Amino acid sequence: MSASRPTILDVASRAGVSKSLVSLALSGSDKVSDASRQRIERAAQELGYRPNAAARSLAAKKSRTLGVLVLDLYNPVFAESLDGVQTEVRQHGFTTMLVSGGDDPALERAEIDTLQQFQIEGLILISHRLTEEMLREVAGEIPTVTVTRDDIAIPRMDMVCNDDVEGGRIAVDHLVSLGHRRIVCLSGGDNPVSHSRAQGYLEAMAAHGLSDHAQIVSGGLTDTAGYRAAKEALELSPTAFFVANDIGAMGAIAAVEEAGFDVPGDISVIGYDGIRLAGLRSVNLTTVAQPLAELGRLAATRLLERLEKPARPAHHDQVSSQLVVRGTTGPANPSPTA
Amino acid sequence: MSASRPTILDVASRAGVSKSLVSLALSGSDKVSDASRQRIERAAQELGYRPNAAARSLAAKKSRTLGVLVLDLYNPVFAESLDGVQTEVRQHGFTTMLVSGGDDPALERAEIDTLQQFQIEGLILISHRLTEEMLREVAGEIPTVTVTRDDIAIPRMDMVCNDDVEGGRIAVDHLVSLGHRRIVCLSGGDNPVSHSRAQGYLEAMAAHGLSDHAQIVSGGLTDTAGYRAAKEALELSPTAFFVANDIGAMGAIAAVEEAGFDVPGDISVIGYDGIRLAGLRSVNLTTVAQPLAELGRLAATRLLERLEKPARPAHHDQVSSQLVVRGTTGPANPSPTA
DNA sequence: CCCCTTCGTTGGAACGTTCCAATTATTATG
DNA sequence: CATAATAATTGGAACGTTCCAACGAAGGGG
Repeated sequence: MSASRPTILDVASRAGVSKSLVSLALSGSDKVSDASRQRIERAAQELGYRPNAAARSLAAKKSRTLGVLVLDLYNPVFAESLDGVQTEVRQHGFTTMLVSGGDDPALERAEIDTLQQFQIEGLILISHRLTEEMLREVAGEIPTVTVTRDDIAIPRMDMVCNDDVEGGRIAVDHLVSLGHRRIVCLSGGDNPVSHSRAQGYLEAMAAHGLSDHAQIVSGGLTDTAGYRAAKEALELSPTAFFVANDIGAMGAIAAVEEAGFDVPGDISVIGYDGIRLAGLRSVNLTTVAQPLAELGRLAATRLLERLEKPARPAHHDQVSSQLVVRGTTGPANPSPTA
Repeated sequence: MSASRPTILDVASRAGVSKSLVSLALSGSDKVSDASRQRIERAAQELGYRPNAAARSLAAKKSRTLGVLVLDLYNPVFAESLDGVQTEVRQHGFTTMLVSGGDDPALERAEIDTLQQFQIEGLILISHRLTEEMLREVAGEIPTVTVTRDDIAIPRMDMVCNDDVEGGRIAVDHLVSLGHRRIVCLSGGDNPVSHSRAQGYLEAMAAHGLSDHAQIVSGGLTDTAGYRAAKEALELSPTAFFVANDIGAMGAIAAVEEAGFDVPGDISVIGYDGIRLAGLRSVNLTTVAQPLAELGRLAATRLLERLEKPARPAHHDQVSSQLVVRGTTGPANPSPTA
């Protein structure tokens, strides 16, 4: 029934030229006469011709395809960066193949393997759980850029990160400017990102002469972790919480309100990441917003640059976050417990 | 420096056999002696051989790859279905290529084009904005399954949907069982999904003899749309809102609280979709939950079945939603305005 | 001991493209 | 008008795999 898809030969014969000329014309070469070009384009159009990417990639020895691994598609942080990657990549005529590793190192490695089978020319890791060994192996075989993680440096591997230390300082500065002193940091647990944010917190507290009040309660990056950490931290009678991420901050708010306090009347809460969700009316969370799409865009740029100059030294970009004041932070209440 | 990637010929010569035997062995044929198989596997291992998917797809005339288009990656509804798709597809040895159309029909069409260049064998549309004409064209060229939209039926195209009418009834039944009568539906606007949900609302209101109280306020599927619609609907002095989706419900809650009412003390709010977000402690939204991952899994199953039997008649699956009671619905307050 | 079958293995064609060197058509130059 | 230069076009090799028909080597039956 449906004859199989038309090939370049079908287009060639319909246009009355050779396959080579069709190839030339469709790739936009300038050494094709206007007359031929038009006939070829019409023939292709009429046949509904679509070049076979597999054949192209095989013959040209390049796939014009980049691989993207995201740690977890549910996480809005990654989804938003992904968008930045795709816009930039598309503009340069590349295609992107997306996989997600579902938080499992072995699966992540397997997914990267699949990407490699498709002859991707470069790889963007929007966070990952690979072991250092795996990462070295991958980065050794293929130009790689990591986004959001900068704990493992590898010679030719570019990294694009948010300046989490600065972000921590921004959060504290904001709270201090509102008169808060007893600011507790609800950290995201044992990972490089959370460490840096806590580090920024400590530095800023010191800078404001509040080292005595600096307290870090370790939690995690989930709603529940934020809730538990906040519950524990309430015993320290704080006037404000700096939480390591937005989702955790939402959990923390639930704990604060459940304990009978008002946010921000009694206790202010500031999050980190700037996911869209935080901007919803009923959430309305003050946060330190990473430029997520920009992070992705920059990663794509760096990768494309590296494809041009494979040997250049690694770039380590750090982009700044921006304070977004919404409804969960306010002037310090001297005695919130009252 | 790094010699280019090893090919099947490198493996063959290292194992001392022909390329054909390597191909056979690696594809798991049973007509390869154990001795040869072992030598081949070791050689492949040692060389770090990875088959070239482009060459394979070209030679075998099948790509073992399915395309997935999601309307919008930010939308948690789609991300969760996607997960179901991927798990199922992977189990059958297929790879998936993901694209998103960013809510623009022309871009969507272009992305599908890209997928076709990669010789995908089938296509899953997790919602879409294609025109009927575009959809017919695509579905005519390649086995296609749509998820979440069932307004356009095409002979060989399978569809997997939530039963939105039933879902609307479930929401109303729940509210009525709590004593609510003045239940207003904040509809998601002019799209098939929202229509069905509103339809279910009307049917259930009628079934409970509440047709006189049935009122639909048309909004949209965003936070802001829910907020506006709720604001308008408050004039109808309702005791409960059924909102067409979870995000909209969050907007509605903001409007209700802003007007000085308590949720659920004065007014109950129920959403639709069952996104993870709704389960966050500080959101805690009662909702009609679609089995999102199941939807995706089923779509993948149907597609794989069709690849086996291309000519079989179209399957139209409807899966049931489930009520998830959380904190935004409660007993009716006879005079919420008081 | 020869022939037939079975098993394991092989070389070559094919897949649809790109790229290059070679060829032909066209225009410019003296 | 001949020739050189340039523009346009072409055929064939190559890319790395799968698939198929065909091969040699064992093994079994007569």
